[in-house]
Amino acid sequence: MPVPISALERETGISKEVARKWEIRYGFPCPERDENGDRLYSAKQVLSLRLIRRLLGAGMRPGKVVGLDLATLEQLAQNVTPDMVAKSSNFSTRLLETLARHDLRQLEYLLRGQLHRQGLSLFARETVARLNVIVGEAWLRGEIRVFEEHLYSEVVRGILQEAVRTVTETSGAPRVVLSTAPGELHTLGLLMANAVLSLEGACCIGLGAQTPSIEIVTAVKVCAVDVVGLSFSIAHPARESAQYLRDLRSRLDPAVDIWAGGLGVARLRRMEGVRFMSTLEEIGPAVQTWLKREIPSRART
Amino acid sequence: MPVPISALERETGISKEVARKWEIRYGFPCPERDENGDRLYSAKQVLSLRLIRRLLGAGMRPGKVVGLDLATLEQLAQNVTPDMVAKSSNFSTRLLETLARHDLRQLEYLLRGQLHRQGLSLFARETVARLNVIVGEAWLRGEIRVFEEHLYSEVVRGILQEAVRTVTETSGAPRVVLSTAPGELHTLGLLMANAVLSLEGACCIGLGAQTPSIEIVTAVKVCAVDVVGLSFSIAHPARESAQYLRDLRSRLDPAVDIWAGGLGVARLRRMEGVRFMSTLEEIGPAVQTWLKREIPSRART
DNA sequence: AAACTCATAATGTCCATGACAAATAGCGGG
DNA sequence: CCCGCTATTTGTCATGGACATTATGAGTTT
Repeated sequence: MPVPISALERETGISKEVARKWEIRYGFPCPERDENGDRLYSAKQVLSLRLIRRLLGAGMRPGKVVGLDLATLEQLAQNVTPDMVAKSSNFSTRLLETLARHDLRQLEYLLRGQLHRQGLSLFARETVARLNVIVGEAWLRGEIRVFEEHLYSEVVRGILQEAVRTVTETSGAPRVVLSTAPGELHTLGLLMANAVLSLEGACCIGLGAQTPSIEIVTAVKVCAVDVVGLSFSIAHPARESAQYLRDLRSRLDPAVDIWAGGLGVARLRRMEGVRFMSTLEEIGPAVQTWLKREIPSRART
Repeated sequence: MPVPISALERETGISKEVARKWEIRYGFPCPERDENGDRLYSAKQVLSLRLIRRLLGAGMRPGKVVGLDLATLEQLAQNVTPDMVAKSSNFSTRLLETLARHDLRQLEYLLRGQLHRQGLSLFARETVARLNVIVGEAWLRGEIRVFEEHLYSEVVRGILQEAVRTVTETSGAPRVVLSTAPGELHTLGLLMANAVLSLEGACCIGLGAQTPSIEIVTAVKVCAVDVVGLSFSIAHPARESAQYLRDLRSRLDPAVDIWAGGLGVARLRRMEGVRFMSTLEEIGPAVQTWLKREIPSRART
């Protein structure tokens, strides 16, 4: 049950160094030691640290939350939970139940049905966006297992990817590259953005996760890209996100837009030359604006 | 151009601690320092370290290779390169060229054509397997950019995923869960295995990357799984792979098979109760064997 | 010659402590 | 209420050392 510090780092995303510093500064987490004096963190501590990381992501400071007991942390976590979860619909309840039963076929059937009822764009913007949050929350609260979350992700990924392929436009405008920052592994957001963008007529070039900023710059140059689309999950450290965006903005041709989306952008401060989108709904207008602005100037040339 | 130690860790997969120890023990990498005394690694050092990591993966010892100059390292790397690359075909050359031109449409066209010429199984086993190695090698040698590798991966992923969906069997046998160990992000191998397995009549349950062993165990119990399929890329540390497999084997019902594949398994020692497959070709026979062994005993009950 | 055993060396991970730059908060003046 | 400044908070890096684990290779047995 107890895990060494290396596992803690993997499971919570908190580096060994930080974990040790917190122990010194705030007296938490104060793990048991094995016979060699190595730290052994309890499952409870791991859970707390996950919540803490989440709260830090929401803008709280370590000094204020590191060391609070689990109940208090959960209390606080309530407040930073997007209210999407609150209006948990009939559909999402059914989906969670299906997930808990591991009925893959049914899961796929439910999602696919919803996709066809709503159409791809609404499905991605509404249903999947909400479900992601709900499933993530359920995991954070220990209501579903890690592998169940994986299962959900894979099924949704499959459905979205299939749908996206059928609407892909190779000659559309604007040309958008999509990726995530190093360390950010969550690619569902990219796929959702890809879906919405493609339906708006854009031409999407997916680079998958974790593209270093310098590589984005090269890709932009070489592929004649108009817009760089980045997705930041709530799990990604705000500092790194900001750093990455700053870095990218400074290296990139100012004529190229940067659009940053995902739940992680809510806590970023506004930044010159970067358009934050806290919702996929904003993609449509953004594309329209871009077209209005760019098409005339291109026709001229 | 020079990068701090945290970036080195990200780019090479060598931990900060190890990098510092090597510096003390072998005098390499001996980076510049910035005005605060923090290490700054040159691009050349990063390149060397990537090669070194590769050689270590192939079984060499740090004491022998850490500190050799770049040319020598590349020399050595030649020898550990799978000979798949040697017989680089006309097709792969054309594909690399297309990739270098960033002609996505052409890239997809080429691959798709090959898929239909060969059929999914052969395409996954032969073409994609070879291309992965070739592209990886090209990156290691600095011939293609990171983002180009990403591009390649995404296109192949899309094509494979689409193809896999059309042949998915929800009531097949054996029931196989597919995933990778924590730290292993390469999921193309899973998709390839999924393709071949599905065509052999198996029922595949993909869990995506990085499922902790304990979660696999739960998934196996809950989903009535017969076989656990894991993929290990060449980049994954052999020690961790072995650790993970041992751990998994000890926790899992002995009746459940473990099949480990990917380029990373070549250097693992054989292990009781784990079947290593260095090639996707071995999947077919494995499934056949499994069916012969299990079906009679099931009919009896 | 192959297989095995065991001491020795090689190697990665962890620990403790301290330094310091960057980010943030809180304060006071415009 | 906004802006700029200082004090504090916080993460990252450095050093040096301990230790468990794993591989190596010599010596022994089959």
